[in-house]
Amino acid sequence: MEYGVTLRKIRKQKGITLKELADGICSISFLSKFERGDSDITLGLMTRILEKLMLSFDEFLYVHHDYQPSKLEIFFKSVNTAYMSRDTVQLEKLKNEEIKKWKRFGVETYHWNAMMIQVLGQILDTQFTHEELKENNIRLLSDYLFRVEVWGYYELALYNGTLLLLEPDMVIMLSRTAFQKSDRFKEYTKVKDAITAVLFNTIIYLLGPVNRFHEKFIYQKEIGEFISYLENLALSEDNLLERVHLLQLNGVYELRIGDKEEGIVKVEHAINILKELNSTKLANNMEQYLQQILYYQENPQL
Amino acid sequence: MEYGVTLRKIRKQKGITLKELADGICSISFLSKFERGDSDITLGLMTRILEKLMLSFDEFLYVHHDYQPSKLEIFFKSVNTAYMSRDTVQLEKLKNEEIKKWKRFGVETYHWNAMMIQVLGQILDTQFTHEELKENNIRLLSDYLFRVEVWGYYELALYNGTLLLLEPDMVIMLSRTAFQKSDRFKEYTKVKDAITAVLFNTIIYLLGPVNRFHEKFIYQKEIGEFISYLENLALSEDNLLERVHLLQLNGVYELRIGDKEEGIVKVEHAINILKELNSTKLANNMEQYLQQILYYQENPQL
DNA sequence: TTTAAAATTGTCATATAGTGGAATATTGAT
DNA sequence: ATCAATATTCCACTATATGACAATTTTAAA
Repeated sequence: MEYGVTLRKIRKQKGITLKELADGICSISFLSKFERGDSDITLGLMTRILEKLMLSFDEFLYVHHDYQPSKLEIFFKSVNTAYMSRDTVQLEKLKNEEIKKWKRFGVETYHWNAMMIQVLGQILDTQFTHEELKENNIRLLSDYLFRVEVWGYYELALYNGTLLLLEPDMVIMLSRTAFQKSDRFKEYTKVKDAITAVLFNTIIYLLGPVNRFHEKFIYQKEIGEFISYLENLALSEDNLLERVHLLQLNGVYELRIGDKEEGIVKVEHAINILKELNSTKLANNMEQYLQQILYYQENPQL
Repeated sequence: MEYGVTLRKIRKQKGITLKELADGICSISFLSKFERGDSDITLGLMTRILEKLMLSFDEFLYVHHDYQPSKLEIFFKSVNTAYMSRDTVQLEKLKNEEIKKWKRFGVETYHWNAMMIQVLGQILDTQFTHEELKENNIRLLSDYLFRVEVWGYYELALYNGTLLLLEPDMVIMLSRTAFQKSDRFKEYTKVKDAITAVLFNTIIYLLGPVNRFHEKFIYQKEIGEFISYLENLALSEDNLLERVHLLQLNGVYELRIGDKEEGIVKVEHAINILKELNSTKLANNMEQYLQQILYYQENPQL
């Protein structure tokens, strides 16, 4: 379906005539032609038209695609859904699609996409096939991330998906890079949320798996660094969820360095707030995580 | 500055060649021409190019405009800022800009914008000038809102800005309309947030000004209705801020219908959660609102 | 229903988006 | 520095986006 047809729908809704909308931008006859689907339109003109309608491009495209999210969002969402539901078959399918595009066009973007899926697949199943993707995958991918000068939503989502498979030192460097190189997007909600997610994941990763909580802890300084990044970022008072998570992480951090009582108090505080707000699932997840930590700390031999 | 130049920057960053990016979409030579700013590009081609780069239109434009939000966002933001800081001079200026565009193009959109600013200005200062805007402003504006079949971000923001000046019955009908007619945007964060804001404002409006809390309360049923909308909407567990606000509003509602103890408990609970999460300003505002209610309930003669 | 004004579409001219391939510039290995 | 390979630009050409204005349809008032 043509963009113009969507535009006409919206224009009619707003009770604006062709003449009024075209005035100062393009000719009436052309706008009519475009709206009937008989012509494409230049990006420059379209920008001015949407501006006049007080409409953002993304909102327009959302309507145009019959109220479906963009392909970009669908991609990350479907990968995430497949991973969360441990559906390796679906992951395989998604991976193959990306590999096909990679081979077809040679664009590395598709390569990274495939790698990300591969990495997720391997977490679920060590047998996850990877004929096309060699050993040095992760290396290539992190090279790319170091190389890019500005991280947008894509780079952050990509990194977030693969972070778990990297060495701690690499994660520390890349997460720093992520924070610095996405700096300019601080006002752009979607990207800001992605940065926040990266920082949270980094901290959880550096705390280590719960069954190693009795081992010596060496990332004290780095965790402090990333927590301070988070505090700067999510500083707006409205981000209550982020604040609850920070409270929890501060607690887990204290548990990790052996400050048991303090740690339990903080984590339970976070859990209680969630419960009070009826966010039961989140509360239960947090509760379970705490229980695991306590269990392993009492049975360090496991 | 040209769109193409921005595109080239991004492409280079990602280490993709002209050939790779153009392949399957357009010719290499044309892409080169576009990237040098020697040609505009068709919307259809641009869509496919951005898709290949895993980039949304809005993110691309955000980068293109040197990491500034779109004009649409700037408009609502600057109006809101001027209103919040009670800067009637700035409001006047913004209004005149919109009126100028309205007269220039005849597009009603600019008319509604001007009306919205007029309404806000009148709240701050009853002398706020309005040569151009007649008495029946509000009537025209609400006619428009009733007429439009699908409410997007623009309609919601517009309504939110003017709701306070409408009659209660009108607000009830329009807020219902808003909720129903923006239904299809439920997955689109920005619009969803706007719907949420409308519902909250509606409830607060229907509760009435605090110095009338002793009068008979007649919107019991409607408030219940809007709260249930909110609960359906913000049902995702992550929306902690919305959940805190709901808790507060439930409390205020009970205060309003005379259930004093219950009401105070709930509102204070909401306040406490905010305090525990260091959202001091939000907590203080809520506290102040509660104190006002209690004050007027004890001195109904004022 | 008639009629005049307003809104939209059709026709044709032209500017410019977009192509293919040759010419040039860049890159990277020896 | 030289050379081959690759990436980009230039140029002549074609397709199509866009404009001017006439023809038609729609709207709304009498």
